[in-house]
Amino acid sequence: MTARPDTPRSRRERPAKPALTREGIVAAALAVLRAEGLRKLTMRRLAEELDTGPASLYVYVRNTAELHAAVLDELLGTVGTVPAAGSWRERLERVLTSYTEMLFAYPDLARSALTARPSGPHYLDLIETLLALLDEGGVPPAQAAWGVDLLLQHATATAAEHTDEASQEDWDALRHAVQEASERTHPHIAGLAGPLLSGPPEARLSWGLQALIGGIERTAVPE
Amino acid sequence: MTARPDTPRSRRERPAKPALTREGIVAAALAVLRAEGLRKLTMRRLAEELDTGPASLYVYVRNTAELHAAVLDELLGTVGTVPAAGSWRERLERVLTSYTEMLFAYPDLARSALTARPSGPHYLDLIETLLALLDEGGVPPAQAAWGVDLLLQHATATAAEHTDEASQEDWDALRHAVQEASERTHPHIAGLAGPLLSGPPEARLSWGLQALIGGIERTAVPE
DNA sequence: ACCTGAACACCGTTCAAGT
DNA sequence: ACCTGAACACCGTTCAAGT
Repeated sequence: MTARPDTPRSRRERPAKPALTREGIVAAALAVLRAEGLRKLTMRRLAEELDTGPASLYVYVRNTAELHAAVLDELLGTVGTVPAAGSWRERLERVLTSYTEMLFAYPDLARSALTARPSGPHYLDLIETLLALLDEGGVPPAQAAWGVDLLLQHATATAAEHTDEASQEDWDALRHAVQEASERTHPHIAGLAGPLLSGPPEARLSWGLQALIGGIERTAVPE
Repeated sequence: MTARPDTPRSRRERPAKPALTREGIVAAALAVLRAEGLRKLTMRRLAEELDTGPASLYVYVRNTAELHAAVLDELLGTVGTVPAAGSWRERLERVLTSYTEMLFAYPDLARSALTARPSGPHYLDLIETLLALLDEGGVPPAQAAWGVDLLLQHATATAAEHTDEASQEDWDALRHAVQEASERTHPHIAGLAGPLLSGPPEARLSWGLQALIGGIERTAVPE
C-alpha cells in the first residue's frame, strides 16, 4: 500500500494512457478538434495527445484525410434526428440547416468534406433521411437521387465559406471591389451592390435551400 | 568580343533572371501551377523558380492564400467571353460550364476559391456577365443577386469535387457503401443505388445548373 | 524601399528495427 | 501484429541585417 515515487502510473504526468485503438484515436482526435480546431489536428499533434509517436497512428489510420473523414462522420452522429413536425419541406430544410450549423463550428472540416467525399455510417443515414423526405414530397426518384447531392453540396459549401478568421479579409476585399465597381464597366454590379452583399448567412442558406428544392422538384433528369 | 567564362550572365545556368515584380511573380506562379499543380505552388518552390529566397516574395504577396487568389483571377481571364448565340438560359449555362471546365484542370484551386473568396477584376467581370444574363431573362434583381452566388458556388464546388488523384478512393468507398446499403435499414438508398451513383459529371453539372436557374427564377427573396 | 540569409516552428509519411 | 525512433523531405512566415 505504500506509494512508490516511481510506480509506472506516475512515470509520466498523463492521467491514464489509453490503449491505442481506432476508437481511442478518433475520440482523441475529436477532443483536439474541439479544443484547437482542424488546423491543429495533425498526426503529430494527435500522437502527442496519445503519448506516442506519429508513426504509431498509421497502424489505424491510412492518412490525414482519412482521419478527418472519420472525425466528420463522428460529428454527423449529432444531426441525425430531427423533430417530425411540419411539412416535408420544412423538415427537409430543418435537417439540412442542422447539418450546416454543425459544420459552421468547423469550417475547415466542411472544406475537407467538399473534396474527400464522406462515406461513413452517419453520412449514409443522412442521405437516407433526405431521400425519404423527398420521396414523401412526391419528388421523382431520379431527381431525388441527384438532388440529394445538390442539397448536401450547398449545405457543405455554405459552411465551408464560413471561414472563422483570416479570410474575413477576403470578404472585405470583395465587398470593397463590389462597392467600387464602375457604373460604366459593371452597371449590373453597381446597381445591385446592396442585394449582392446583404443578408445574414442563415437567410441566404434558407433561401438557397428553398430555391434548390423548388428546382429539384421541377427539373427532369436527362433521358 | 571574347567570351569570358565568368561573365555575369553565365554565372548561373538560368536563362535570364526576370526582375522581381508582382506581375513576374504571378506569371511564374502560373507556370509552376501548370507544370506541377497547386500542391507544388509553394512560396519556397516559387522562390526557387525566381532564383531568390522565399522571404523576397513577401514584399509583393501577403501570403500563400493571396498568391492562389491572384493565380485564379489570372486564369479567370480565359473564360470571360462566350459566344452570344442561343437563349439567355443557354448562354448562362455555357458561361458557367466554361468556368467549371477551366477549374476542372485545377481542382485544388477550385477548393481554395471556395474558402478564399476571389475579388479580382476577372471575377468581377464574371459576376457582371451572370447578372446581365439573369436580367435579360427577367429574373427579379434581388433573386439574381443572391442567385449568382448560388450558381458560382455550385460550379466551383463541382470542380472542387473533381479531385485529380487520391480521393478516387473516397468515391470508391462511397460507391461501395451505397451498394452495400441494407434494404432494411436504408431502403431508399438501396432502391436508388443506380441513380445515386450514375451520370457523367457533365450531365450532373448541366442538370444542377438547370435546377438552380429554375429555382432562382421562382423563389422570392425574404421580406 | 527592396531584398535576403538564416532561423523558428512546424508538417506528413516511411522504414528499419524492436517487442 | 503492433509499435516506435529516427530520418527524409518538405512547409509558411518572420526578422535582423544588408543594399
